[in-house]
Amino acid sequence: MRIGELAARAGTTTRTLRYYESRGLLSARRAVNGYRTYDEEDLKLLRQIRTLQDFGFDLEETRPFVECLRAGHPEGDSCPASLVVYRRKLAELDELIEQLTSVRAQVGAQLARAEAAVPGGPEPKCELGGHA
Amino acid sequence: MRIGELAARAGTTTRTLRYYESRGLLSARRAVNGYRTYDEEDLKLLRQIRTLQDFGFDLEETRPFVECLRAGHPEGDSCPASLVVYRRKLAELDELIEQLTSVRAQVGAQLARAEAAVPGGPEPKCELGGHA
DNA sequence: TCTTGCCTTGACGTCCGCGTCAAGGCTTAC
DNA sequence: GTAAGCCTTGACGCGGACGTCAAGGCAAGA
Repeated sequence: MRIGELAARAGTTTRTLRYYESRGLLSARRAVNGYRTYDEEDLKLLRQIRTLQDFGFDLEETRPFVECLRAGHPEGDSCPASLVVYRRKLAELDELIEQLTSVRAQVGAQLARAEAAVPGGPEPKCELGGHA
Repeated sequence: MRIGELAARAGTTTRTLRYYESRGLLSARRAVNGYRTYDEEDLKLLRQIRTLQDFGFDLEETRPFVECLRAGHPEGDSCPASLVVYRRKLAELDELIEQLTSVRAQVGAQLARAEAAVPGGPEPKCELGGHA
């Protein structure tokens, strides 16, 4: 299959495929007229890359998975190097989620404080002081 | 004070201050020799910007806070426009944290599956089948 | 006077994953 | 023949928040 079809089947663009090739992630045979030619195995590689990209992996981080598949393994994560990336990414995600949760709490606290200070904003639902 | 001192007191660089000025966030008086001149109020503005930046706010999102302070309010979030940004940012953070948590779970599951398939990796601590 | 250390503006570089345009070649349908 | 729809390489653009370099002016101390 040619680049347009591969891109369509993977839900991406030809530009993206050429970019991956320039990064050494996806190689292509060439037809006599110079057109890139791909097979089902390339589609598998490409889908592996896209899945990891959707997870937020850097392109470089997908390389071990691609090389693993190229080496003939059934899955991109059938190799130790891929597992290392998984573990590192998990640690990064945990760190990031923790930071964002902390920021969320701080921003939430700021909002609550500011709303309390601005009359007419929060529309207080309970009257804390005084009965009249 | 001049730009170098302001930058140092806010823990940033002169380049950053000039960038903020180019974005219209931080204005400066000029000394007769052309040097930028700042006062304590500018430091307050700058610290407001830096705090929000550290929280992950875009520069544009800090603008309402800066304008609020410039308008004479005691805090950058003493104005409704700032509260709107707070609320939007909270929603964005919630959305992002949710997405990252989902990705974390999926990556974790992939890792577990891959480790189970690669012998010698996870070093199983319990023997699930057989008693001997 | 000369050096040192501030300051000025202007402009290009960085990172990343592509988007988009230019200029042209191949193949097939009409 | 020619138009349409593929494909090729090359190269600039983008977004965001600056970093970094260039070339030069200003002020103060030895």
